[in-house]
Amino acid sequence: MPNAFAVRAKSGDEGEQERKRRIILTTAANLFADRGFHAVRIDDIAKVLDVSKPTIYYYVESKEDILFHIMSIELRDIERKLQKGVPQSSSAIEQLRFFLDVYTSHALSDFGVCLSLISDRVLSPESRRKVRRMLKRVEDHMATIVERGAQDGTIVVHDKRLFVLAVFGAINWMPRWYSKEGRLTPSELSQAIFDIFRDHMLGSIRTTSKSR
Amino acid sequence: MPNAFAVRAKSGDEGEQERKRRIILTTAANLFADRGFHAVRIDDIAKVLDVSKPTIYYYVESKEDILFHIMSIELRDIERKLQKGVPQSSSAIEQLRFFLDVYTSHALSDFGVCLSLISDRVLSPESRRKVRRMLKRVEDHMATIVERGAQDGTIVVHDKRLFVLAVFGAINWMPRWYSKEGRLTPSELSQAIFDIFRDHMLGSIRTTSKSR
Amino acid sequence: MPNAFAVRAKSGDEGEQERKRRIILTTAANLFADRGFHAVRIDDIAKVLDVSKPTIYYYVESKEDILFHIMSIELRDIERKLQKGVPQSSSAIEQLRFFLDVYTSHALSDFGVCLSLISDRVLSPESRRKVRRMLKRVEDHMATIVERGAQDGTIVVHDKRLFVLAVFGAINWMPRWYSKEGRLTPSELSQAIFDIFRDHMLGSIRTTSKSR
Amino acid sequence: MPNAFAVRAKSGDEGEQERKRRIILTTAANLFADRGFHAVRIDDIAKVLDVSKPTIYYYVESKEDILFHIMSIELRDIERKLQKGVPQSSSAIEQLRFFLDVYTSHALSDFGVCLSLISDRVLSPESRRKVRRMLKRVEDHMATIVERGAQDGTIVVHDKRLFVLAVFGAINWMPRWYSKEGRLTPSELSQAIFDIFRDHMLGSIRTTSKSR
DNA sequence: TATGAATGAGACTTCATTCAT
DNA sequence: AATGAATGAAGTCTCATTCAT
Repeated sequence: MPNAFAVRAKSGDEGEQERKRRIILTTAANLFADRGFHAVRIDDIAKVLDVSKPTIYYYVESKEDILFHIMSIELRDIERKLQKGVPQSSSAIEQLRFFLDVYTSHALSDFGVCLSLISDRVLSPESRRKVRRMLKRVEDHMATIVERGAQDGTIVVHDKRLFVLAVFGAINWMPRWYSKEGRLTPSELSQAIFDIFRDHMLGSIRTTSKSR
Repeated sequence: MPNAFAVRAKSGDEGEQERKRRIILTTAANLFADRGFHAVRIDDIAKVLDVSKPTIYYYVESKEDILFHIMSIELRDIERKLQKGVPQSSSAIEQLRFFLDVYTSHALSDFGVCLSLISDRVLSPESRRKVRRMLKRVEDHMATIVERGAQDGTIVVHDKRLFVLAVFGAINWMPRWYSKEGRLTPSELSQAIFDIFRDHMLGSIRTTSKSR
Repeated sequence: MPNAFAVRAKSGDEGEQERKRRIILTTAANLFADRGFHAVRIDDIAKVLDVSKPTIYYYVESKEDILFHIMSIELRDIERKLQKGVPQSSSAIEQLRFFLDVYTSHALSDFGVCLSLISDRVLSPESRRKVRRMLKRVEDHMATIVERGAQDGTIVVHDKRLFVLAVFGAINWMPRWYSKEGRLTPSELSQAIFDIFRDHMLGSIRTTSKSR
Repeated sequence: MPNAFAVRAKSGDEGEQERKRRIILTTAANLFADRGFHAVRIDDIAKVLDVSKPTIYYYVESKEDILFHIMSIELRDIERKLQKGVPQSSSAIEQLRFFLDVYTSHALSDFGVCLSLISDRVLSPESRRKVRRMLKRVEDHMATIVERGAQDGTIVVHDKRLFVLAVFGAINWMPRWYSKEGRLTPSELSQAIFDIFRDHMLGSIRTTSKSR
């Protein structure tokens, strides 16, 4: 299976280059997710694909570049999926439900793991800025949903910002314990996480005052 | 301030060696928390303490060893604090409240950040096993509380294991966004996180059924 | 303008191949003169000509080969020009004047710069030997002129060999400071250099004895 | 002889570090002069000194740094020697004589060869700027002497700037042909070069007009 | 206890060159 | 005649770690 690379398509094929670049990114993401960024040498990636090191460099600029693209692509994908999501007319809580589905499934993919688990400190300042900007947009997307929920009454939370961060934390943490052989599928996990937070969303007003 | 190291106590002093080892660990934890494990060179630690590299090696075995000790100490501290916590007679939810307080404050300390943010993959297999064993105990501690809550009726959650993981996720993720200049203190954050999850704990039975 | 290369003449055309090889050499010489041999990658040459790297290799053997040909061609050109120079009957000093004209203008051309500035150490032993042999002939040419000058009385120098080397030094060094926007043209420079050395040629006998 | 390095002097000795750094520079200069900058690998330097590669890096920043220091030191040395040279009261031509002596002997040393033969293009922009500034000062020094000679009547040349450049060319070119086993010593070469140019300096006015 | 000096083992990256079409 | 793709062979530099004092 690794060697979709070996298929030497007719030279100059449109998109062929892009396809191979993708294979490199996927392979790298897989290794990064498995062993962490620093433990993976360019040589490891090359070995998996059964090509030489310089071949990797024919398709990507540098190791950092690989990570940057993994993160960028992942973030772009997430944004794209969020865009064509639930109809605008849905209630905020329905939208949040959708958001969690999308985000959870990504978080558990190889690309997503790179995004949640690998520190963006290894990126160049400029790349880091770009990644953070995109990440911010995704976070803002959820913040907006919560905001909207406050208006349509479907999401009532005490501290909106913290709520968003807690949800992200719960999901971003998943790759640390998730196993494909585990009890629940990503989609079930998404549902379960949603359940956990939903009660707070519906009832926080009622109970918060008393707990202090 | 960094240089408590310079104080040259009477040689052979009981505990003096241990004291200095601690300073090294603290300094390292601080740097690790700030820049990540791989970005910190032994030299950086030495420089902060204004000693030479070999001096560091006089007190610790290796870089990995430093991380291992940071994690171990942190975990031992957490366990100790949890032990002498709330009276056994307290309700499970009160115990959980206490647990969150302890764990949150640790998660936001330099040592705790190392525990949450740095992958234990850099540890040797044996060290990793030890750390994971301790970590497991802490997680089990919370799992036990939740279990107990199911009995005394103060914590009613749908999926106990996942609930625990979600709470850990929310807290372990904090160092990624927490800033000392931020709006809330660690203790307030602990309370806020507690609030978020509490509604689920109290009411999940009622609502969960409908959401499926 | 660079792309005389693009003109795809009837295949197999006599000389067409040679013509393109020349274009490559010229382009390379230009880049070498500008940035030095090591700083120029084959890719740079290809890029300027808007062809692929392997195309370059279709016309030349190697990077070293390029330099070798540049140097050879340059030396052959110089020799050719020297041959059909001033009539044999001219006085030695007139012949020298002519030599300087030829050599200076070459030294300031792209090819000549490669000859003066780039070390022949990058050549293979065999190529180096060939280049040095040709170079020696050019130097000998001038040495012969000086020799002849000693006989016809138009060139009287104290140390013939050193005189020749000094003149070559003065000219070979030119590319280091010469600028096309400069005050003097190559031909004026040749004249000026000639002037500087001429006084010695005419008068050394008279003055040398006293200076020691 | 190479291994003055092996002498492990009492640690922390003042100047010991500087001494070894010098040995590295000297060794490097020797190799650079012999084979050119690019053909010398850091490993070669290490091997000559019988130490490991990283040891070299303990004393110098980078390969470029080595060259930069060689050039700087050489230029500083030249300047120093020029400073405490011939008494100010001497005639310009005497001063020039001294200048040539100093400069020639340097040009034929390993350090000097690096300065004359190796392109400063391998230096970082900043280092290059520094080196060029120093080089300019040395050139200006000679220009000043020539200027002064125009006033005291001991140096009469037609084109001052070109004269200076020709002299520098003649000397900087020496390392290309000079051999220690050769007929003349550096000091004799300096004298011989001086002789060659002296006639022009004394007599250019008289003869120049007629040569055009 | 402490350190200046030294090193083994890589890691990334580059580049001239070639293969297969 | 031309090229997209691939690679062997280096080369610079880094860093955890140790030696000898």
